[in-house]
Amino acid sequence: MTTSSPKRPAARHAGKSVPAAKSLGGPNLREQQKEATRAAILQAALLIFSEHGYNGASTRDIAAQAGVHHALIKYYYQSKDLLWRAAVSFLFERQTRELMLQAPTGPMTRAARREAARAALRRYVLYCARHPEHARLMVQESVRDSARLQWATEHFISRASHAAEAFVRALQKDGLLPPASSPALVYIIVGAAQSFYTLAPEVRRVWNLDPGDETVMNAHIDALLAVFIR
Amino acid sequence: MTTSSPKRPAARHAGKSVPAAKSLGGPNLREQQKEATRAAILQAALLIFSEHGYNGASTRDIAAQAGVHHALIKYYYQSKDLLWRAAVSFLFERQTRELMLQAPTGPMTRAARREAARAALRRYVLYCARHPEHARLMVQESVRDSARLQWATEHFISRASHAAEAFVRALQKDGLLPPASSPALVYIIVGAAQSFYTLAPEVRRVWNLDPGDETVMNAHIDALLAVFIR
DNA sequence: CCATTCATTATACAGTTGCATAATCAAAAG
DNA sequence: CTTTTGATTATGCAACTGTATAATGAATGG
Repeated sequence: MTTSSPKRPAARHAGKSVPAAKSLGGPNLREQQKEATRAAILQAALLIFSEHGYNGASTRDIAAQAGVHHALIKYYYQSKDLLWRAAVSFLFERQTRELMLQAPTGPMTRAARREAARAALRRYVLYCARHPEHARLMVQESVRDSARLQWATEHFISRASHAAEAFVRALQKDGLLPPASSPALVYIIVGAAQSFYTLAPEVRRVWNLDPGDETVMNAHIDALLAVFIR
Repeated sequence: MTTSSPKRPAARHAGKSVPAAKSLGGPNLREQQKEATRAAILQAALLIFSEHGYNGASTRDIAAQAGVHHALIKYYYQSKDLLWRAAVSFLFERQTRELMLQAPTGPMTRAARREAARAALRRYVLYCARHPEHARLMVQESVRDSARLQWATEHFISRASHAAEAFVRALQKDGLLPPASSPALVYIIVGAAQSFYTLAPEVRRVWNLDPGDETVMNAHIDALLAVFIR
């Protein structure tokens, strides 16, 4: 772990003084630092867990990525397992916050519902592109059964999956998706939307394309919509 | 690693005698055992690597899964890295062997080419269903850049990806796929085909469905073909 | 039958792992 | 300023890691 993090662990104590914003309505200076450290560890955990999987990630690597002493992981999150759960909770709460796919209610023409479906799918792809670590982390856990997968399923995956299925069924009722198995269609659509960004390192090596690039991303979205929303 | 393997390490030496088939045209009894051990290690490596990723898999777990002493991994494969490469080589060689998607040559009606495309896609899904460890292992390596991903790309992934792109372009020429970015379409189709089987443990928990079941699999294939080959 | 070969096992070792506890030291409170 | 609090660091430990080397013992070739 040679990558340096914006916040070095020594910097805080090495600095002559840290007056900072105390009058800024903010509470304790100490409280702010505490939350910053907590957040830095969580972000580092997202990165390392998503790239190496639970067993492949070490708490010392996560601490180094966060620019923090490894003992702070126990201090803030108690154990590697609880840190992982905090990371997963963050991912799904952010997803519902940024997506909150409300079903297109009220009276709409079929054309309007079609456009709403296209917009919803586009928004989902944008989420996958902006936060590839979400799908990366979950895929690594879902390739084998484990207590962690059970926990994630009970707390988040089931709810999200059934919401996605409701979305698929709505499209089917409008003839926008073929009348096939809806769980199968969920995995078809989600897999089609995620893989381009989850496997971005491979895409870069094989095609010399950056899925994060806006032009490339729009081409992917166009292809996806052309295939799915007929 | 508590799962017991069919071949226990002690069994071979504990047995009173192993007459076995010597006259069966087979060479040495010893040579046979050697190849059996070698193969057992490789199969165990496929399973463990695909479920835990390179860093998350331990050579001792692989040896235990194979029912073999862990020192034999060095004896047969020299190092963990070389064992991983042998596993990847096995996967891609099996894929070309079982798939070898020859382009539908010769004069064919468009309807015949459409049926050939559907058959090819069905065969690919069947491969994904029968050998989910292939996609699992590769996904775990492709979510981050590494020397291993570089090696796999240069030796196998590039070739396979460009073959898939040629397949996509052929379908586009027939109007069977929309005229969108062909690399994007490759990842859309591959992701759509793989995820249902790669994430089988999650599918079982969330939907109480077994992607390995023939009925479930046929429903998935039908959905996939309905979406892609119009 | 014996000597040899070599697949397998036993053991060792340095580096890493998650986790725990004590020491430190700056900020907060008085 | 002094004391107290608590965020951070230093250190330790047992288990595990990949890898290396020596010991073992059964099949092989004579």
